[in-house]
Amino acid sequence: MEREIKPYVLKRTAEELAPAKLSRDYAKELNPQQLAAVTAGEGPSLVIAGAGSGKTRTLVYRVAYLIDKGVDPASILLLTFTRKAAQEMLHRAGLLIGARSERVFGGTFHSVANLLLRRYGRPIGLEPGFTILDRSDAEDLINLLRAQLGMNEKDKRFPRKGTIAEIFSKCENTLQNLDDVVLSEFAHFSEHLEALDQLKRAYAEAKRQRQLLDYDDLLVKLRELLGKDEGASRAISSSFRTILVDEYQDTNRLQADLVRKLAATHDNVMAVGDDAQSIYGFRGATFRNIMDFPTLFPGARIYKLEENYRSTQPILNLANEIIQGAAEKYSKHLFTRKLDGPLPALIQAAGENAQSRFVAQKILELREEGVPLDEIAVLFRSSFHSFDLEIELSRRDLPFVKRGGFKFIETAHVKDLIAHLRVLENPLDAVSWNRILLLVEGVGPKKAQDLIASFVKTERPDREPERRAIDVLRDVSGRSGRGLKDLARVLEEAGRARAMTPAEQVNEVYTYYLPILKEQHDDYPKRMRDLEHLYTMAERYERLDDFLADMALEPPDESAADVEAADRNDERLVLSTIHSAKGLEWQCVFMLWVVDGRFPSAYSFATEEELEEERRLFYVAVTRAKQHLYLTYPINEYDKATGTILSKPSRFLDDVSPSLLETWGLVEEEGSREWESREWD
DNA sequence: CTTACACGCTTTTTT
DNA sequence: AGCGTGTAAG
Repeated sequence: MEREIKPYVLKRTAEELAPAKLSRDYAKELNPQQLAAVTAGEGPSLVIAGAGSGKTRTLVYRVAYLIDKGVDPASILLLTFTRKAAQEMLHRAGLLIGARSERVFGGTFHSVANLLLRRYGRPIGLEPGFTILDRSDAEDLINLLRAQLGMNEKDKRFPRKGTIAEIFSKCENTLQNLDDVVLSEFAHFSEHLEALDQLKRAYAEAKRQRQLLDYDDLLVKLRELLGKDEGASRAISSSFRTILVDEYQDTNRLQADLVRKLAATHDNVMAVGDDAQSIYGFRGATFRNIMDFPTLFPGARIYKLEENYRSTQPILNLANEIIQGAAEKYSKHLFTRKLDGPLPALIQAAGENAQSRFVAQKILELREEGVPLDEIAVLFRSSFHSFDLEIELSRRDLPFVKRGGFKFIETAHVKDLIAHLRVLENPLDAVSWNRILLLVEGVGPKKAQDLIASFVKTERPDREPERRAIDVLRDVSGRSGRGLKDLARVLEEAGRARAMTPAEQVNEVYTYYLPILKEQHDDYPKRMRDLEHLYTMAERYERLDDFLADMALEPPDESAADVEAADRNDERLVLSTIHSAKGLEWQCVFMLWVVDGRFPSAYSFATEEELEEERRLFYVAVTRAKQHLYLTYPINEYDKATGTILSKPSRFLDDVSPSLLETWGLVEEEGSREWESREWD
């Protein structure tokens, strides 16, 4: 018998009934330009935010404002350049309006694509357990295929694996076909166009069969999903009814297209960026995206943030002068109320080591004067530019962290251990199989390929490829038989119990891998600590696939030693590539190697576009400083790459008025310092 | 036919 | 330090 349903009305609280009453006084806490952007209405908008103009603050307040106005936090998508940036912004929004901000969906393009594809990817042939290839994995796979296709003849210079990966990646990120990319940017390899085309197809096919996605695929497949599968597309686009994109100047055409498609049903997009800070052209980003935003989203309103809260006027003067020379930009006039401050200094050093000694000594002085070490940064164009300084700092017991350059996760031993876990998660992962098989004594490239071919039958996917692999490994006799049996045993152990946590699985593999590590590396104690570090990271995860995806998408940039230092809560100086310093600021900034040929890099001399990007990079570096800025350049340094002697300051300083810089000369103290002579290093 | 190893060369920036 | 190449040994 049916029962009658009696309606009972749930009343709204007074607070809910008055959405107009906002929890904060936005007008009071923001400047008029920021306020306009924060309170912008629906529809597309573009915020041009100069360096240090409170861009992050504006985004944070925008999130808070939207939620305050009654927008469901879960319907907001915040796309940032790193996931850390997203987390920090949401944390700060939480301080403004409370825990509601936690439900905002935030992350990088890649991490968001990863999550969406694992959830909705089946219609386009993706299993939720797919594996993400990082750059070097992708290169390894390309190399395997190149060998299989017999493209390693020595007579004609065929591009290296890294170059091939770069070419393929550029095609995807700039939405161009192979011919165009090769002919315009790699013309010297045009004779290999046909082979490259064949290789590209083989690469795509291998990835498809084995459920492997490289970084670009994450974006490409999401785009494909949004285009092909109407159900998923509608579900996704309508669940994110408001989209915020940070660092828009560093998105590429593929990402712009994704934003366009994600916003297809509502057009509620706010993009924030600064064309003058576009520094990722080498991976397909184009500041054109900012220029073209109003075309892509007709009716877009443009907001500008021009008051700089970070730097003193003398530093801004230099920055403005440098960007003045840029060929194309949205005009904006940065100004500050911090009128007074020391002039930036330009310091000539007799050589690299003199430069290092100057920086180290000056940092000690600054510390004496009361500047905390973590308010000081040393920036440089390329990671290896700081090698000499690192030695000098260690010698003087100055603690530092280095950001950018090689990552902890990219070291061989970490990749080795991770590869074992990856075959557990995706037994079709031929790249990881290859890696772990080569570690076994008596197994070389040939044997590894034969084994993989015998247990990964891609034309007829097995129900249990993992089981089958283990059986094959057990059956091998001869030199490698013993090692392969050991491998089979550990994979079975670590793969058997679903109850096992990722940390326990790491530990299982670690026990097996330890003897191999000791055999291969003399410095194994240090590497063992790294692997223990990996164990503690794994402890934070409940699922292996989450752990592996994070390791590929957001690799930790600190090694075990760095983490120990952080735990002691020591203040540390930051050494960083300029790219990794994006969005950050310090009281005091040193720039190393401000010498023509290193900065701009000699590699960029070829095209006007690349030189322009170096100029913007210079601008980014200068605008990181709040108070003090020191530009150093060593002279008489021989540059192997170009076969020239580097002595001239960066060309970007050529047109800078001398009155904007102080020039220092370094003088050696009287007396011998032979004991420090570089001969004995 | 394979694997292991030594030697010389080249090193941007990163999700 | 890592990659590709050449060579000796299994």
